[in-house]
Amino acid sequence: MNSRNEIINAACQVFAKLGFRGTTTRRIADAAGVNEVTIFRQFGSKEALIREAMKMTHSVGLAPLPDVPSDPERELTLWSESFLQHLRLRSSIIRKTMSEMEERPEMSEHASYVPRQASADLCHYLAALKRQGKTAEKFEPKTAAAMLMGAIFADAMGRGMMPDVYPQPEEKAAQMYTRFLLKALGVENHAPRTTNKTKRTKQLSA
Amino acid sequence: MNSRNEIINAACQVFAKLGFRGTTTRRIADAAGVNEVTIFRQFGSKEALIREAMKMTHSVGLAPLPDVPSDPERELTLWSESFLQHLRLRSSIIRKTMSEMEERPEMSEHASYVPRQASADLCHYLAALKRQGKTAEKFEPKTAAAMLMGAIFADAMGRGMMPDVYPQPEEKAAQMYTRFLLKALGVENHAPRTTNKTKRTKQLSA
DNA sequence: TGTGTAAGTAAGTGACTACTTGCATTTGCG
DNA sequence: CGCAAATGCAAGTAGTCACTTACTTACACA
Repeated sequence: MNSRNEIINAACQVFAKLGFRGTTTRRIADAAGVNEVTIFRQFGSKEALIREAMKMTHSVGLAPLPDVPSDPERELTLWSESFLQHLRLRSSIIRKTMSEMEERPEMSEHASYVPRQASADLCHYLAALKRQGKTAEKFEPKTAAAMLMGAIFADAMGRGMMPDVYPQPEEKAAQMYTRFLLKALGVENHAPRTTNKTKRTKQLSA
Repeated sequence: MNSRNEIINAACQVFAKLGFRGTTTRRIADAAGVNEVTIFRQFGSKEALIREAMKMTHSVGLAPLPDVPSDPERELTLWSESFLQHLRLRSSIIRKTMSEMEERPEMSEHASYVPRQASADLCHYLAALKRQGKTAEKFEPKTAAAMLMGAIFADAMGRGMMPDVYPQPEEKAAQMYTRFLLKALGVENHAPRTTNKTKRTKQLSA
């Protein structure tokens, strides 16, 4: 049963580098330190193995956003940073998945889980912010969320290829996008009455 | 000499659908209505043909942005719409190119031409806007440009997979992103004194 | 000690891959 | 017409692909 996990991990790594067609059972077996025949005995086919592997890699949780906003700049910045980091760590496999989706639509189901969740969370938070009356400008949460997430997504996908196009330094990018968003919403950027010191922003992973 | 172009076009179409490894010389020949051998006589190798094809598809121009801003909302909306349309029309091939870039870095040279140009144009325009004193807020042109372009890019790449995550209706998306940007810059959204009627926003294609 | 299960080994199958060769046919042009 | 370049056609080469079969080895447990 250990070889099973080794094979799945190896499949993920090879897939992230070479995509579906480049991921041969031979390469997976080598990467897993396992005989090629074992793959077919365990999973039946390459297709089934990749399906299994995709199920695993795309099922992770995100940093949470509080239900009731208290320090928007701080909370949104932390969330943006964790989202950006999540995408950066997985940029290779995300690129491959987006590329294969048209040919293998069943992949999109798992692949879209994280961004869907992120969008829902962010929209919910922004709507709460609006309801609180903390925003000076009128805005549509969905558009605002699409702007912030789009900027973060594009940064994660594109900075490696064109570093000069994205804001510097890299580590402050999430913060800069967040501040930009808040400016558009008309949220004043000073912290609120500081009653809460440490906020829980643990990373979930399932 | 006509078959040469047919082969290049076919190669682009097949590549956009199936990526490098899925683009077999057999499939290209079929799509071009040409014998497989002709491909090798014309281009020498599949590798060389794809290189040639990528050179073609990625060398297009964008809608221009005026050097001196006059009606920011109108001008930026038109630009955003044309940029979004450009990305949408090429979303398949862009996905494939992004996916193959790590394995074939020479592709990124051509692929990054359009977004680099777009970013430079937009930054230049936003800087001019700032210099004109039309913006109420302080901002970094590069960050602002990354936000708008990121939102547009993510829309073009992701709306097909998750339509409910992006603002509706689809045709107004570019406008909404643009308005959001202008709000963050503190640009008041009414048109200026209307001295100029028709603005030149022709599509260049080289 | 015997038995079942997971794994390795070796060999092979048929389909597909990029690419080549040799020869017949078409096409454009002076 | 006559010639040459471009193309089609048929066949073949060497390699890789996913996947199978038949057999052996290693280990757990009773």
